[in-house]
Amino acid sequence: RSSGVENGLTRSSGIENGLTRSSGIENGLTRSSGVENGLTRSSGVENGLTRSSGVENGLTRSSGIENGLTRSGGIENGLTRSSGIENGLTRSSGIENGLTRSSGIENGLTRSSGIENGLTRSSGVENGLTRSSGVEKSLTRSSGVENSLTRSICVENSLTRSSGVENGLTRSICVENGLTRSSGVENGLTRSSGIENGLTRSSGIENGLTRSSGVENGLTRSSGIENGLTRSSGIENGLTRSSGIENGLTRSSGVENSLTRSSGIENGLTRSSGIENGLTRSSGVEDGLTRSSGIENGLTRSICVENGLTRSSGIENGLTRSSGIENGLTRSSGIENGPSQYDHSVHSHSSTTTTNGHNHHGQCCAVTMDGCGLTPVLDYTAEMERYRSFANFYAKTNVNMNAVNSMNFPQSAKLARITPPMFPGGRLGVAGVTPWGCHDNVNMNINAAAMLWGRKPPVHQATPLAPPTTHPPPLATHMQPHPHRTGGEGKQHGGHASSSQGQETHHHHGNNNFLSGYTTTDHMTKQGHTHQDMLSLSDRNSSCNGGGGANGVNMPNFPAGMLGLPPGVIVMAMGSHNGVNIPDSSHFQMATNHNQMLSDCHHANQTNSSPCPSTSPGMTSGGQGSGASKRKRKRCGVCAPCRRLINCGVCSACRNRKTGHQICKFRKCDELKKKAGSIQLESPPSVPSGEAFRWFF
DNA sequence: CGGAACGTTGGC
DNA sequence: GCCAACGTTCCG
Ligand SMILES: [Zn+2]
Ligand SMILES: [Zn+2]
Repeated sequence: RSSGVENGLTRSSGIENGLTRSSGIENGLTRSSGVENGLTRSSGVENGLTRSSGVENGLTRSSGIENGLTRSGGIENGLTRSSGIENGLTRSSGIENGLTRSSGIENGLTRSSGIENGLTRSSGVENGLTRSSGVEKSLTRSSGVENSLTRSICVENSLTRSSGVENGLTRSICVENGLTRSSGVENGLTRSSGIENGLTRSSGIENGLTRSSGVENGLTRSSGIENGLTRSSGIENGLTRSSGIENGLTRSSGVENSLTRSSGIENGLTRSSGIENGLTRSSGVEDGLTRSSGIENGLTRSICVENGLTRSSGIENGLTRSSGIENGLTRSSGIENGPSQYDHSVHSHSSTTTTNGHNHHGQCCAVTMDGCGLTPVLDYTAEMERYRSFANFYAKTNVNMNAVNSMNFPQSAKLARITPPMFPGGRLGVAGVTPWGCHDNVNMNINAAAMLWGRKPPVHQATPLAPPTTHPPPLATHMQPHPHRTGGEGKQHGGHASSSQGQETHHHHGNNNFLSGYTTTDHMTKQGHTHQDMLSLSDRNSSCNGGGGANGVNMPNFPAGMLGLPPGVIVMAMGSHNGVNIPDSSHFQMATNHNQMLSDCHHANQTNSSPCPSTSPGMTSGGQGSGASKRKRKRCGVCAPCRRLINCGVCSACRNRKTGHQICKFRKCDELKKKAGSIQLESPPSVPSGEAFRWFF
């Protein structure tokens, strides 16, 4: 060794282990420097710890053992960082923006953790999405931006919730009792929506009253308890009606032709009452004759058409009389002083008019009054007429829409049932993307389609309760006589042309048009059979009899979430078959697993990443394609379109599915759009699949 | 076997 | 390039 004084400092240099080292005391500390592996390093003991510093890659770093862990610190990008191996994981910590953060790779994912606002958070990129997780208020939350929306996930009371701002409104989604519910504040009111019994409903407190609204049988209805009475209101046939049970009688009231009327069934007779021209009148069908009774000029009178003749009967001066035009002559008959004159006429009238016998003049009046005058009743035929017109209206509307923009609101849908296996990493709720929301230019006036965040019963429950479409009466045909598809290319598809519409009207197959199917078929059917479905305005679920069930009113309960589903995995389930009011007849449908709609992406990732076209089984004979993918590619399952679970029902693909054999435009995998061949650069679209079905919007 | 959906082609 | 159809592949 050679020692001497250099720059005032005593140093000793020599060769140790083949390496030339120089040691000395600097600033009171003994240090030894030398060249190791081409790098000049200086080591010494600082604060009891042996450290070695040097310049690596242009950066001055100092390494040593601290607390048993070897760490290396230095300044990188102006920031002092210290890295080392902790628990087998290489981590680097430093102060960034005043906050101490530690980053490292965990499970293949680079994560950075630190304390922000007093809360320890860890952020990183997962499945292409940057997420930050931490514990807030004792709840572990993970937030990130998904589909442009910032969402935060957490588990509360064993329920996985995902909250975020959607359309300016903060909403929180979660699965409760197997049902996915989304809650948030809308217009200052806290509402919670979800699918119950197959129907999408939204409940909340309005004006102090808890109300629940949803679409039932295509009609938006809102029900709640008002003044102790459960009432359900909604718009039917363009008219706002409110129904409920009053005094044991189910009544429905609404404004018709600007007149408020209330109808219901009394004593087995449907009557409708309301105020017309300032006079309260009650009409209904009695003994086959439509009668309208009310008080005119202080006298209770009842008019009806009998044998083509309009007659008006009532009590005048204590005498029951019936007047009308007979053979061009206005005549009035009645009983005066004893035996009846024109007995027949009077008879018939009074008998029909009054509940019981006739001749009981005064009393008759009273009875009539009480019975009909004030109590609202419904005119059966009138009612029927309404339905009839409605049917027409609907039919027209339908046609119209078809002509204009395809159709308006697809209402039925099949739900996607995603099986657990599909979510490899799916820790969180899954969901489909509605066709109406988003950027899609789909009609917005869609009745919330039934999207079911619930598990579908394991069994398919085929043809459960005679689905509505099951018995499409001839009427259906009436409405849509022929499949008027643009071109008459009903080539090979035999019989009923290929026209999707045509079929829709008949079958309840895959993509049918709700409107045509439901409307014409269902409604008309009802009309024909006078099914109370149309009349019943109240709680359908309960009121409906078996027949009602036929219309899919009742839903199987979705034993959601109990199979091996990862907590929070939101499964969409449903299916027209399950009787949701949503008929199976619509283009609008959700991907169901049982029908393979989604099955493709099962192996999506793998398959995708490892095309392995090796075999190319039974390739198309006309193999003019050179090399490129011959194998049928599969949807990636993770892109936005793939994550969508429901067919919009309005795009060309949906409309022409029968002939087009194409997946809904909005569901067409981005990857597949890429014209087979193009290699996937950067982030392989095939991110962990679970991701694919993670979010709704 | 049937439903879903990818690939391909011909027409515009 | 877009779209309707059709052939064909997958898959339950
Ligand atoms: Zn579509
Ligand atoms: Zn995709």
